[in-house]
Amino acid sequence: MTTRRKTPVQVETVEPATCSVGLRLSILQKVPFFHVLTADEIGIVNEQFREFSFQPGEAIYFSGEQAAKLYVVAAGQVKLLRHSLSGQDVLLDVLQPGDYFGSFSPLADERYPDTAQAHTAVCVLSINAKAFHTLLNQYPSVALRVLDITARRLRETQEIVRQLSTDSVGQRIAAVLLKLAEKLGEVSNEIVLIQMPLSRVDLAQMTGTTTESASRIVSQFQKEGLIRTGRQWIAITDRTRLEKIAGIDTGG
Amino acid sequence: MTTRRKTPVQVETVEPATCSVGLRLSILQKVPFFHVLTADEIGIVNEQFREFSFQPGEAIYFSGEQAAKLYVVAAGQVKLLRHSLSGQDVLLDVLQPGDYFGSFSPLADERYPDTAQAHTAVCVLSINAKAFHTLLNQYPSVALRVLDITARRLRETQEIVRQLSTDSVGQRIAAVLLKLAEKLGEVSNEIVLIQMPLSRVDLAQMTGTTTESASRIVSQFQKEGLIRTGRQWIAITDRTRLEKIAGIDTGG
DNA sequence: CGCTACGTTGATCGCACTCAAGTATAGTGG
DNA sequence: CCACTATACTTGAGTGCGATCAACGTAGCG
Repeated sequence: MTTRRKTPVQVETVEPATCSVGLRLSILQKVPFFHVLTADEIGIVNEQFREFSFQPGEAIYFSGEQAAKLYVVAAGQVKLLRHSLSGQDVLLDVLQPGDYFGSFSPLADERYPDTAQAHTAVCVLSINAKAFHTLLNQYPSVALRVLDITARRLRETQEIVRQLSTDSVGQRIAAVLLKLAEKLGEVSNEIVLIQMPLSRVDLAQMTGTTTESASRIVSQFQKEGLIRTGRQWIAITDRTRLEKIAGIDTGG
Repeated sequence: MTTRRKTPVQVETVEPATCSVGLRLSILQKVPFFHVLTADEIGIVNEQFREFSFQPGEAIYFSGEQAAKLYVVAAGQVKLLRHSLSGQDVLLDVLQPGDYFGSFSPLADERYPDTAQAHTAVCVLSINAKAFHTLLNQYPSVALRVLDITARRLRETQEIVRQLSTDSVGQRIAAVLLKLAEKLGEVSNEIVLIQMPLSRVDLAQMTGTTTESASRIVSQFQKEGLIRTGRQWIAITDRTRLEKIAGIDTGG
């Protein structure tokens, strides 16, 4: 089945089967913080989860809503967004299968500070926040894994603060491309394709700039032979030089 | 003893006694995540800690060093900084007594991503990272409190990312002043003094701008009657208008 | 009293935003 | 298969916010 596609990005369609009850167990086993549990324990945990699927662009929850659930990505990708009063959205993170989001700290009466939106077609598992809290009490090793991952996310977010405070748009875009390639890179013929639909808007929202500026930088990078790009996709062809830019700005 | 001072900020000198062994126990009791422990348990935990004091400007640890310890602020204030290759520093957080920093997630072989620096004279308690990890395993309720606080910090840091991505320098400075006033505000005669040494450099490093821009904004705010300010101190005189500038929904 | 660090203010420059018009691509239905 | 449409993307011209460079004022401290 080698149909001629323009985009090299695999848009995995989430069939109903992917989101079925039967496969939930195998998905939960892959979740980092349940990895420490035995098969029997996961079986018990599994009963607490419900599954839902969303189409690209659909909101899983909105910022401001009562934070009542913890979610786990089973398949597809989920965007975490913060909104500004001015109307601009900031893309905080793109979550992969196995990643959790929503209400994961045992705080009562909180609201979601961000909006979770399906980036591709997704299947998510959800558990009541209180039930998750009980679970953390029951399995301390799980709580430590959750702490571990949350601490890592904090450090990564602090690094983004540093970049926004001190780096140029070009540096930030180079950095985000390298980070995405690290996470989703698909190597073939010396080039690294970022395996996700990635528009100029996405890129702009991730780096605190405008679509136009993101477009200009991306075009420039391509002209310089650092990347190859098309509609909704980017592949890195010269990682070393891109790393140099991300670290030390060439100035223009 | 009302001596005439130019700065209204109380520069609390940390006497040797403040950092003595005898007072450690009472300090640990005030640490949020040990609050759940009994007096006996705290006594045991206490033996694992050592105390150190630092003068303003001294580094407690440098970024890049092996992350071997968890620290708790006992007295004074600690700055968390990230450095850029360009030489600019970003001020991520100003920690208060009871706040923890350093290596608090049970990751092995990590390095500090930031530098911890004494902002005022400080006394800190430290514990070996592995010993702290053991402690978290021993007292799951403590681990949940740590997770709770870490998750809150993550949300706060994400909010800073949003601000840096979408807000103007003026908005960001207004927001940081309100946040500091919330945390350290000392009310007297309708005005709220931020109880910490706060220079234009600090303000600039917190909001991703330059000293000159920070100075211009602060001068402007004073001219408009929103704040009163002097060398190393700022007091808020018109919170409502400042909130409007910051873009916070007052809800009324 | 100087010295030093902090702070202010002015002039100028440039990066990135804004506004605007246009091109290319994927998907859709005839 | 091709026209048609919607969406993604590009590119240009002009502007402005905030950085940079520079000089000076001011508070605190020994």
